[in-house]
Order: sequence, then C-alpha cells, then structure tokens
Amino acid sequence: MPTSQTPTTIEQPEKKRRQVRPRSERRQQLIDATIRCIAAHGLSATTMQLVTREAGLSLGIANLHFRSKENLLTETLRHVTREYNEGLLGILANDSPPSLAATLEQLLDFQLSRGVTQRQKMAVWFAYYGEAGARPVYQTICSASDRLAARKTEALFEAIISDGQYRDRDARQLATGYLALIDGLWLSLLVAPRDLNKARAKAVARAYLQQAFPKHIA
Amino acid sequence: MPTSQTPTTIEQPEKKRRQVRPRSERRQQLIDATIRCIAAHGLSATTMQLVTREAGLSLGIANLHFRSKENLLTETLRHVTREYNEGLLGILANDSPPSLAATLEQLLDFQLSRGVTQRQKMAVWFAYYGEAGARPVYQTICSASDRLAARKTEALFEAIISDGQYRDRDARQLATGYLALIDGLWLSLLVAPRDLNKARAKAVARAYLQQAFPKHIA
DNA sequence: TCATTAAATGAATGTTTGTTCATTCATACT
DNA sequence: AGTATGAATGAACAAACATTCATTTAATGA
Repeated sequence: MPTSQTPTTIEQPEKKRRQVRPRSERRQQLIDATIRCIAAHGLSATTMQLVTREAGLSLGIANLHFRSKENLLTETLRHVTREYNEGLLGILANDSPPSLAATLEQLLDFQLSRGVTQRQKMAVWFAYYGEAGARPVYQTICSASDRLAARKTEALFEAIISDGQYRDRDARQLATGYLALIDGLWLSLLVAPRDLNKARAKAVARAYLQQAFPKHIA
Repeated sequence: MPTSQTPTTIEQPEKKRRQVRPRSERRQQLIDATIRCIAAHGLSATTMQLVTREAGLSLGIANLHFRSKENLLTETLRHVTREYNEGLLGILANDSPPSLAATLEQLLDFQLSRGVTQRQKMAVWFAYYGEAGARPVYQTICSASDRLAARKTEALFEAIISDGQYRDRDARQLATGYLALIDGLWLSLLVAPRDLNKARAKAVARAYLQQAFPKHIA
C-alpha cells in the first residue's frame, strides 16, 4: 500500500529537502545527538560521523556551529551539567520553600526519579567523569557543578539541624556523605541495573536521611 | 660535567640493548603501562604508541602478547578488578577473623587508605565504568566484581546485626548503601581532590557505619 | 663455535578520524 | 521576478590509528 507523495518522480530514495534553521536550534540538535551517541556507543566511539548522522544532518555542520569536536563535547557536558544544576536550584534555592521536610523529600525525588531520559544523562555524566582525571576542562566543569550542589545541600542540612535541634551532627560531613551516596547509587543503576532498581536506590537514600534527620522524613 | 659511560662509542644516543623476557612478565609490564596511560591521558587517548613507549618497549609487542588492543584493555580491567577483589576477600573471607569490629575497621582501612597507587587505580576504574554502558564486556567484568563485593559485605553486616542484636536493620540495604557511599567517595576523591581528602572521606564512611552499628565501631 | 628458535623490533599498510572548503541552494529583501 | 546572503552539504585531505610482518638478535643447546 504505497503512499506515493510525489508520483512524478520514480522512487527517488528520500530526497531530503535541505532546511535552514537558526544557529541555536542546530546547536541543541547536535548536543542532543551527542548525548544519545555517548549513551549508546561510549565517549571513545563517538565520532563526528555518528553524531551528525544521528542528528540527521551533514558531516560538516558540527564544525560550522561548534568550532571543533572538542568544543562540541565540552558544550555537551556543560549542557547536561547546567540542566541538572537548574533542577537542583529550583528546589534548594526556592525563595518560598514549603517546609524543610518537603524540600528534603523533593530533593530525593528529583535525584532518584525521572524515567529513561535520566538514564541517558547518567551515561553521559560518567563517561565524562572517566576522562576528567586527564582533561582539565571536564574536571573544571564537573567540580564546579559538584561544589554548587555541595554548598546548597549543606545549607539545607544546616537549616534542618537547627530546626530539629539535632545534636552531634555535622552538616558538611552529612552533605558530603549524602551526595557521595547519590553518586554511588547512580553508578550502580548504570552499571548493574539488574542488581538495583530506582525504588530500592531511593529506599537506601531515604534510610540515610532518616538516620540523619528522623524528625524531618517519614 | 659529562659522565660518559662508554667512551669508545661517540655518543650513541641510548643504544638500548634488546632483552628477551618471559611472556607473563611482558604482559604484566604492558598492563602496568596501560594503567599509567589511562590515569594520565584517559581511556580515549590511550594509544598503542603511548602504552608501548611507556613500557619502554617497541610498538608491535602489545599485539604479540595480547592479540589486540581491545584484548589488552579488557585484561587490564580484569587485572585491576582481580587485585581489588583479592584484597577484599583477604579481609571478608578470612577463615579466622579477629573480631567483627576489627574486620569492619580493616574493611574501612582497605577501601580508603593506600597512597598514590590507589589513585591511579581509581582513574582506571572510572574510565571503564564510563564506557561500561556501551561495552558489554566491561559491564560483565565490573558487575561481577561488584556483585561479589556486595555478597561479602552483606554477609559481614548480617553477622554484625546478629551479634549486636540490632533491631530494624536490613543487611542488604545497608550493604548497598555502604558500597555506593564508598564508590561516591572515590569519585569525589578523583574528580574534586581539592574538596575532599582521604581523611575526611574516611570520616564520612566511618560515620555511616557508626550510625548502623554503634556497638561495633568507635 | 655454530645452528636453531622464537622474542622483539619498527617500517609499512590500510583504515578511520577530524577538519576544510568549493559548491549548492533555501531564504529574505529589493 | 531577480538578486544577495550565508546556512548546509559532502567530497577531499592530512593526520593518527591499530595491526601486520619481514628482519634482527638474544638465548639455548649441540
């Protein structure tokens, strides 16, 4: 049941009309394709051919909108990082927070829910972490993001400690531990999805928070 | 003040006498060089040239003793993993353990001490984790190792819970959390060594264990 | 001392890679 | 309708790559 759209031409295989689109849109398109490629093939197997084909565009376009491959990869990391930070700040830098307990719950939900999308992001995240030891640019971007998350989490924990009048609790240490735990759980979800699912990961993280702040989480 | 060692030849630049060595020794030499290269340049920038030069050997030798680059990389991951597992089993599969409390302390020491060497190993570890999503071989090796660590840690925690008659403690959940915490701390040590040192990381991990098993750790 | 064996070498090979740029053509303005 | 602009294309290119293999040479035994 062929649905010929142009009966005049004899089966020209996918003529693919050329489109002109604004720079920002093309950049986003290429970054999205890069994320999918890294998740599917790994960072070291991500080539310009693969990325541009995945984006449905021509080979030369990535060098037109980003100067080089290195730049495209850096911008991709920056994008994923910024996205995560914005989500985090939406919860932790809220000017009118509902309550400390609710904020804690939101944080947990944010870090350990989200469907398949987040799974792709995790793959990207750790691909760059793996190279961070060797590439100062990656290290700078990653550690700047980590530091922000650490500061904000620490501030939240300090407020909770003060509010609950908890004794013998160090906000900085608890924040370091909590964020490390979340990273570790993400890693397990990525590498051994058979042994750990999101529900159990969330239960583990919640248990940590319950030990720390029993009055603020159910 | 030139210290000519061979005055008979006119400054032959490093003649480098060829040596014949057993296969196992060459393999180890190449694996060690691979580890150093990955730590210094990252997995994607680790070439055969770099590895063989780092080992002080010729270009073709890696393909002689390992069949291919892919095989060399796989064997390197296997080596690092095996080394870690042996250290872990030395503590957790000890037939005559000193005491549960001492075993816990040993575990903590093992996972968060060790000088520069371990730092190189961490870089390797995470470089492979980053690619694990795309390469089934890496995923298999990593998750098999993780599963072993999980089983042994869980068994230890079960014994401790029983011994201390702790209530409302789930050994599996605590083990998952503890190992994720250790992974996360390693990651922080690797990516943001300025924000976290080994002493603080150890304090964080110890705090987790203290919350879980207060009678078994100081 | 010489012959034999196989480990070690590195120049050569074919493939893959990021990047360039002359050409094409969609779009907007006159 | 005609023209100017620059986004998009992909063939072509040089550099880098893993791998091969003819040659060299250390080690061994006769």
